[in-house]
Amino acid sequence: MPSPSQAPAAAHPPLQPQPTSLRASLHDRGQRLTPQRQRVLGLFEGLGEGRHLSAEEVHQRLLGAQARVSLATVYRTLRLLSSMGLLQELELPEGGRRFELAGDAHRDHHHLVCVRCGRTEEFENPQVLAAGEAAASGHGFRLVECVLNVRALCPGCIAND
Amino acid sequence: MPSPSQAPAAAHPPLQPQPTSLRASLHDRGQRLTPQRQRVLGLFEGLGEGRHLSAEEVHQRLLGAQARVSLATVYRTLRLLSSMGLLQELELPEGGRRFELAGDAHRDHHHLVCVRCGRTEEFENPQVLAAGEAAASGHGFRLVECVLNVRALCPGCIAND
DNA sequence: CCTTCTCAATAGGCCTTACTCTTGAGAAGC
DNA sequence: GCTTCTCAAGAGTAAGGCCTATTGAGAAGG
Repeated sequence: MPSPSQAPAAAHPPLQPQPTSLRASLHDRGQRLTPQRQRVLGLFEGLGEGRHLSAEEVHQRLLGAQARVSLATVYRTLRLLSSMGLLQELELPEGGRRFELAGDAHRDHHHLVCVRCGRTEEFENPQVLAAGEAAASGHGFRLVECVLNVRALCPGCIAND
Repeated sequence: MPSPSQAPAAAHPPLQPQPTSLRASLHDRGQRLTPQRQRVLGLFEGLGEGRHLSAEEVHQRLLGAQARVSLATVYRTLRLLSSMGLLQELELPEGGRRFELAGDAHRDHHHLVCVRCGRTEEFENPQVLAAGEAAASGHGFRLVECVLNVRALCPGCIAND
């Protein structure tokens, strides 16, 4: 068995959990998480800042990435993700319709969680994003998003200690 | 319905996912993840550095935290967690047996994951730990561990882009 | 040309069932 | 006194069934 930390040569690339929890968003609408939907969204997440793609481009890139997704599904998925607010539709005057990732806002969005009672606080910290950028570029990666999970004891549980 | 981000008044405190994935470790041994096991391990994680507890102390603290766990289960669980290497047994000359969290080593242990192909790299960065400490103390929390997940595109996928 | 629709085949995921690991209480061991 | 054992009740979770959302291929619409 090959090392689980390495990329497979080809075939079906493994899928990663989505940041916004695509799973949950779909679930709320009574819809299902499928490999195709994950791949389309993942494709946009992997793009550099502000880049947009047409349906045909999405289709071609997925085929190039060894992910067999039909064109009809690409169109359906783009429409779905747009209606969910995850993608934004652009109407370029010259070309046709294009899509880009919506809400590229909080790329560093962190959590402080009490290990005892579960209380959760959120915070932001640009230094964390900087550390993420450093680690990414240090390994030749291009950063998409970074999330810091701080496990801790909250004031109430410390008092109760 | 109360805010999900706040600690419940009492009763059964919610449980958090374990860092080392207690779930997986148990599963490999054909054993199950139970609230009692999570609570005992969580109790040790919430302790300050190098602190140790006797079985009776564990029992009392759990009762104090509104977690009804029988003494027999405390003993069984301490033995189990020790055999799994998550706790370490101390034989103090004066008192009786005591336990402490083993491998308090990597409290800042981070991941770089390719959103396209799933390739994963690990790295460490003391600045992240510092940011975690800052966030924790800023909110009155006491840090236990912090994990940074950097979602990115790996060199191979960038080339294939 | 670009996009949506049709429809049979596929598969995500909820639910139920069953198995056996765990727990709680108290007795027993050391 | 501290720790482990006994055993019936309880609960985690793997497996299988089922329902229906989703997909792929190609035709149809604009």
